[in-house]
Amino acid sequence: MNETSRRRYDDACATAHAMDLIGERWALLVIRELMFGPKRFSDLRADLPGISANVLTQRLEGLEAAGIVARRKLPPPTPVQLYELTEWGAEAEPIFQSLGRWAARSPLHDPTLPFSASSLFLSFRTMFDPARAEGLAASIGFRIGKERFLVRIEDGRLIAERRAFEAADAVFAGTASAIAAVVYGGVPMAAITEEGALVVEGDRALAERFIRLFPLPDKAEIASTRDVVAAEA
Amino acid sequence: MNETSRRRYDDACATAHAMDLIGERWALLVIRELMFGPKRFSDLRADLPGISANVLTQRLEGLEAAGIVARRKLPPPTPVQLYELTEWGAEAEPIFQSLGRWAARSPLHDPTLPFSASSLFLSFRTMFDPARAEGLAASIGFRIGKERFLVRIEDGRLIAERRAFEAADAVFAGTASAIAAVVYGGVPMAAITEEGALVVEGDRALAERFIRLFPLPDKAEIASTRDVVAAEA
DNA sequence: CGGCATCCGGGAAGATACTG
DNA sequence: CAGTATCTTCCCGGATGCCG
Repeated sequence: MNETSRRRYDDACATAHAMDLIGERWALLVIRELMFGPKRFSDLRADLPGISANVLTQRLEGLEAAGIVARRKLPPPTPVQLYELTEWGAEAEPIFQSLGRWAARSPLHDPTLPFSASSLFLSFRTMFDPARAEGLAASIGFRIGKERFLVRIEDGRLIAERRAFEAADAVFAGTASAIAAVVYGGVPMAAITEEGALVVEGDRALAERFIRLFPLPDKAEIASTRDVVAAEA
Repeated sequence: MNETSRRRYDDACATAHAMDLIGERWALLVIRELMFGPKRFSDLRADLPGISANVLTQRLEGLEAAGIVARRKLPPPTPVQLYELTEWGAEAEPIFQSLGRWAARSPLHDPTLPFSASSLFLSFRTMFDPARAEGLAASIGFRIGKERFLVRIEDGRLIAERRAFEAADAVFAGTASAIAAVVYGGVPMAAITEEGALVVEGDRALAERFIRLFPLPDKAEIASTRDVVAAEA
């Protein structure tokens, strides 16, 4: 597994080089999971269902060698190993915006699959429509498992951070999938809260407005469904 | 081979879905080569050095099944098979912009590798700096192998198309790599033209100005030390 | 428990040869 | 020209186990 034997595009195009850097399987999703701050190995494993420890180790090594991820060890009281994005690694966010905006139009996209917290808040940044937030100033808290996120909306801008919060105008508590279901799936909030999969605290009218701030683009048309079926054979 | 057996991320995140669609090896570069219009199978092979015929076949099938690429057969006089992007496929261009802008900062990026014509003109769209084109109106022709491209600059905008042209204020003739060397490599135009790898016709002063319209971002630092506060739970 | 090495099976990618 | 067919190589995914 030496460096020279690795499969690469011999192409000066920066896009091809980007695929050399982050085109391997899971690499981009590892970066996604680090977009809101450092995590440890086991957090990454838990947030990326399906990745094997083996592959995660390889991806972290590769991303570190490329200068995208850095590893940091906390001082001896709790010698925890953390992985975090470098400054340049964090600048990859526009890649998620463009990929997400484009793929949201895919006819094959299945939004009922599991959703990670990082995906959810990245998608908020991507799909936020300032026009729908006209005149709105609010802070919305989120409790997703053990993680806490705070979304602030001010001056037609949205700031989403992973951080603890004391007070918020409204709070959502539940899985990322449940929140995605009401924001993107068109599922009425009452239907989810009655199931107990989602709890909404505080200003419920604000929560209702919040979940409508993220319109999805229309699906792309499929020229012919025959081609899709035929290619699966 | 049914659809369920294919390696996919079971993730509702649109970015993960994007990687399901275009994350396989070569897929994004196939799309890149189609960004300026239809091509045939052998054109794609020639413009993607290193891809094998069977992989190209698989990628085209997959991209067609996903609704990104369409195949079209010209009428019987010359029954040529063409591949082209669908409308939605063409909307992938912002992905190239964000990937290219980001990867151009990579310390590992090697711009001396071969460059395809499509890469070059996509990079022009990506790196064009309107401020440097202040008050400039010009059309620049390109002869790269058998291909012809025309770049027009008007009102601080750049339009790059693959098309024949009759008259242009200046014309570059040579390989895409030679043009990239003067635009991005900082190689003096005279050095390349003397080698015969590049011929510049028409308004030479305009050509000299043109090649300075595409500034590259600074390289990212190999940051060994970063001050980051400890992560919360 | 966290992180990493090792082994194995399956499948995707790469190279070459061949065909309508 | 536009792909198949075949074979090899190597990556991915899962399991196990080592070591601090």
